[in-house]
Amino acid sequence: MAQKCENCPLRQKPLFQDLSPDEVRFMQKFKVGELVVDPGAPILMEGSNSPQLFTALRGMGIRYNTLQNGRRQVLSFVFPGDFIGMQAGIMGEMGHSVEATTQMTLCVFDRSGIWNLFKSHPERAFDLTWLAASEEHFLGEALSSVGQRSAIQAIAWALVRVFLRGRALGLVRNGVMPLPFRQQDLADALGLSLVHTNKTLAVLRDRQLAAWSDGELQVNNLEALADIAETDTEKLPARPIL
Amino acid sequence: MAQKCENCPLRQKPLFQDLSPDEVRFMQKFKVGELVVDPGAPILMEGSNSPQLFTALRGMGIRYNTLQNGRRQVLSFVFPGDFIGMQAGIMGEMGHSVEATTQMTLCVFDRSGIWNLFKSHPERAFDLTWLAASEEHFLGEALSSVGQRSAIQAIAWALVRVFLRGRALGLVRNGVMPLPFRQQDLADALGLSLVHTNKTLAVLRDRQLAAWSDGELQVNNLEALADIAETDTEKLPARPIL
DNA sequence: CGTGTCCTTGAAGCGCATCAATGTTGGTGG
DNA sequence: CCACCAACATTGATGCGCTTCAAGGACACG
Repeated sequence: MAQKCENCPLRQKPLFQDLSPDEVRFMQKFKVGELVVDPGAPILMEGSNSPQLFTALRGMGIRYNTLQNGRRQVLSFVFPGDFIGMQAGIMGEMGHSVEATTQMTLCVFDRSGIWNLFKSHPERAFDLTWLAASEEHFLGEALSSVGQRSAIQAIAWALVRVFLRGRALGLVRNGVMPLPFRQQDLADALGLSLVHTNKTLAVLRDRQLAAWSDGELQVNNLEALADIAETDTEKLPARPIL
Repeated sequence: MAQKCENCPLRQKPLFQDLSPDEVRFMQKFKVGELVVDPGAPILMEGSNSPQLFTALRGMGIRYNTLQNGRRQVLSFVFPGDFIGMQAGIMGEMGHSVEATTQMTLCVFDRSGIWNLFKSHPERAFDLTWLAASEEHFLGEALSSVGQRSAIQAIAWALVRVFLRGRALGLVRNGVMPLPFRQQDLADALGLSLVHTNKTLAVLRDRQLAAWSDGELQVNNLEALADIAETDTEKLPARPIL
């Protein structure tokens, strides 16, 4: 039973921009179905030219690159509302893979509808470009973290980012939000070893700043965490949703 | 004396896609002038909401982030044909700064014309999105380099990237192309110290793979360089030009 | 010529990776 | 119900790739 765009639960969250009734109708027509995938399932593979694009409706996942030597770079964590498959939709080939971490529900769009979107709904095309520019912005920040921050700074930065996103999505209750990833995922996102990631998380826990275990992240002192990371805690800008 | 889009020297390079006569006319209307900046001049600053967007017509520059602790992450080198100011144009605020390294000539566009582009020229809007997705792709690769490659692999990767781009732009003559950056710039791009970058470049020079000095990059053995980097040397896809 | 910028080289030390082993939990089958 | 196993978290020990510190060389420029 597919979710009607009209009643999409995501659009009510403060993180997302409003849509006009006409835009909602268009998205409903653009949406060809819904897909539920299990934890660990691949959603898109690097190099693939998928005919389908997605928006994460429920659940979380990761985007990652695999190098020839077998090492893995996690590019970002996928949260509800994230658009998946931009590169396939626009350039015809994914530059990274996407995999479900939890069970996920995905809105499915037809890649061939993209061009129609540009032709007949320029405001939606603009939103799509906004998302691409936003991803570029985020990857620039991530690159700065991996390149210039120490391990403890990088981990603090990542936890702040994740927490702000979780808060904007209404996932935080009493300073706790679900974060169903492995320490290895975070290590691969920051270019650190699993061992050092583990020890650094322990430091943050000992300092009573943030504790992440059993798939739950608890942030006790967001400002102190942001101070370590030398980043800010500004409210995230409202983003469009596809 | 501004360059007419009709005679734009960039479009003739193999790297760039063709434009229809109508598209050329539109771009000419969109273009409000030309700007020449000196080496070291700032073009856009992080956080700025510039009313102007640019395409690099001649010369080279760098995009970079500055962190609170004063360290700098170079996100990419700017080559002729690169679009500058995507984030300001789409999201209203730059996520990084852009600075000229050599003297540069920039085509200037009016930010307020962007919306008109989406409304009346969907194929140009698509091209803009293509560029954004392409940047995202590149930053993902860069992140993988900084996060997962050793110093010599990362430097080899960067030199291969730069060389492929230079070749597609017709800048390579006898295996040599201009690369007017400092070693510090490359170090900041890869999250390495200047000293180690210098020593690693010396290794590549000693092995007769690539030599970079006096603003010129000579690549003697592209394949061997790519082997070290564990990357490929595929021809770059033709990109749109704004 | 003095000063600034960039490149180069040597030496010392640390933040991190790697290796190794053990603990914990949940699932599975006999 | 317990033995077993797989996946993940944890902790200690060792060492290396890198950073940092320091000094000097090669230009270019006023």
